[in-house]
Amino acid sequence: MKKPKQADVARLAGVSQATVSQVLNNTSSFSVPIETRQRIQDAVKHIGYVPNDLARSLRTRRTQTLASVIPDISNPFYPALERGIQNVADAHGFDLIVYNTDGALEKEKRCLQSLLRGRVDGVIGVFFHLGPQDLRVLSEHNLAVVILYEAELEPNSSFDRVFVDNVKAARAAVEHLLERGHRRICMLSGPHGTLTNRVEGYLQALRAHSPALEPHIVEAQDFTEACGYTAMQRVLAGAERFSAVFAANDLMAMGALSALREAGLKVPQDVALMGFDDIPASRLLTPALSTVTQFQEGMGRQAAQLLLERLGGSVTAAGRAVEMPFEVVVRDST
Amino acid sequence: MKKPKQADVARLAGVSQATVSQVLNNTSSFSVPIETRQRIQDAVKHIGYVPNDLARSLRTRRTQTLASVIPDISNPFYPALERGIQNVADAHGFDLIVYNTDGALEKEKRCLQSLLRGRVDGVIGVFFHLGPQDLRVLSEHNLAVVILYEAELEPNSSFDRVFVDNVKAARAAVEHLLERGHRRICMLSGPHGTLTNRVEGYLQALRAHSPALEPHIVEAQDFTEACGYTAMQRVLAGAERFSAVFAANDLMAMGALSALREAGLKVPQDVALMGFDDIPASRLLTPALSTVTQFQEGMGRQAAQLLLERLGGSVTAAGRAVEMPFEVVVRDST
DNA sequence: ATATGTTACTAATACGAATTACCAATACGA
DNA sequence: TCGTATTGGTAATTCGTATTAGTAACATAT
Repeated sequence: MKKPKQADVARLAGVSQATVSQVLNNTSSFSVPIETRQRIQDAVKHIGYVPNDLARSLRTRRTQTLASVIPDISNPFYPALERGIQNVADAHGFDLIVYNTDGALEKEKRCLQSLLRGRVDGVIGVFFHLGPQDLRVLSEHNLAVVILYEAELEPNSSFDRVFVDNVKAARAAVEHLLERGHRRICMLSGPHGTLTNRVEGYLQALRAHSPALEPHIVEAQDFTEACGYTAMQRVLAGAERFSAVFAANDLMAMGALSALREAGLKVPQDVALMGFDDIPASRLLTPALSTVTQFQEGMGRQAAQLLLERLGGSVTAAGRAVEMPFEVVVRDST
Repeated sequence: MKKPKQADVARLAGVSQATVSQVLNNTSSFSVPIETRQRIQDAVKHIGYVPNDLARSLRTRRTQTLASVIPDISNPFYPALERGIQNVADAHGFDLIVYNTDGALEKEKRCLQSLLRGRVDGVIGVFFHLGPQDLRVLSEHNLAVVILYEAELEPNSSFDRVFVDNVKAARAAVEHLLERGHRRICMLSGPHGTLTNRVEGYLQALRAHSPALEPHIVEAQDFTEACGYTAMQRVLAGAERFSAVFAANDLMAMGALSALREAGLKVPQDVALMGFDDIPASRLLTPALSTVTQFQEGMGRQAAQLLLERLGGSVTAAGRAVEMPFEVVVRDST
């Protein structure tokens, strides 16, 4: 009942284990006559031999496995990203291990430990707490690393980086609102200090349009629908007037939509609403939510591609940075 | 620059590699004085030793890795399921490899091959094409298997099964519509022959309520929003009247919603609409979609739990079957 | 007849850790 | 002083594959 190994195939085919390995991997430095090959193939079929990847990897130092580290696969932003990675990995015969960190420092650290244990050749990661310095240990263990990270890395950094310019993207979103004629645009930002680039984009757009425009920012506790709802209520309760709302992400925008509706305001007639991320639910909403897409699937593909290029050895230069496109998706809420 | 191994630790600590292994795994059959342990620990820290899981797994025949096989992580039904699996796996120190099959036979087969190569201890799978017979090879290779599969298995089957009774669930959904007073209930089913249990539940509910009720089923081409939209349009173009629609899944329901709205019909005032699956977007919709939840995360947890119990050796009996609960979620569309 | 290839392999080892069987040194009891 | 535990280890093997170095058997050229 034991799993057959190459040695078993060898015995049956009347050759040595070495020869079996050579033939199966098509890697023989010498010639093997077709009939011997056939005998080996037959033996493989006959006893149902399947190679053991662990042994193979131990020997070759290649696992044909990637890891992707994300905060939470059930956050609707990530499935498409993940799928993009999968697609490319799969096409190259790589397996994919997925880690969810919940954006918690502890879990990110544990994850880092796991990555060092030799099970994967490379990592694609979205880290909230760990920075490039913390991740350097990965490169030191010969792992290829691609991070989805907006800030610039040291020039000699060994990992690749994929990013979307959130300042530009947020700015474009707000400019869209300005084009629509809105002047009093309120922003629902995330918890203090997070995603400040989107806030910055918002500010830039306002300033660029006219110095007279007053920013109006309300911080939500978290990037959730519930917090978007509460934040919006706070705005509604306040004295400041507004004709448009720019939420730091789609979920918050959805919460805001509920709050606006409850307050008797119609979107987009009374208030325009803009989200960010283009999660799948956005286009299904009523009104369908205008937002900014980051082409998550493409981002995943690109990241995986960079990783595989590096693993393939075709690239040895220091870290590359690839800026990915975004696009303002105009739907019915603006 | 080479990764340190136990032998390196051993040299530094002045002991043998065997002793290092014993100490690090706390598995020594003999006593090791505290100071020797300390020396070893210090050496580990000093040279930054990290164990190599491949070597360890090769020797122990345990990979501490699970696989989950799903059609598509970017289908909103699956992320929560996946997360449930992850949570349990993670809590037990298991990694998770994810395979996406797109419900395609070819990919399911390739996936099966991968699973046999010794990289994982167990599998949780949702297969569209492969049946229990095809999967038996997994058990034969000593893999623990849990499938999310509704039909009964052979009594001596070696894998566990987790399922929701779709007949009952669909029936409950339709009964909800009946309770609301609807009598002319149209069902949007999937492509021919799929998810027939939901259709069956629909039929049962109607029959149980009154033999006079005529079923009204329209087949969509696929379980997508677009197909739901087209199917709904076909219903609207037809002569038959209806006051409620039961879609085979949420995405189709969303497509139907668009079609209804375009036809000038209000949901729920003119037509009640019911989905199935409770994907995240459902509650964000306007009107929020009534649907049936299968508690996907709980399902994932349960599946993982069964798998781990089996791997832990605490369970050796033949395949267990666990029926999971569902719940009709009444929101604003009915 | 000898040197030189060529063909078709095999033996041996490494990858890194776990595990089993064995052993030296000291202590202890009688 | 001998026999026997006890303490604290080590040497050697194994997991299944890839890989390198070597070689036997035969052919061909000179």
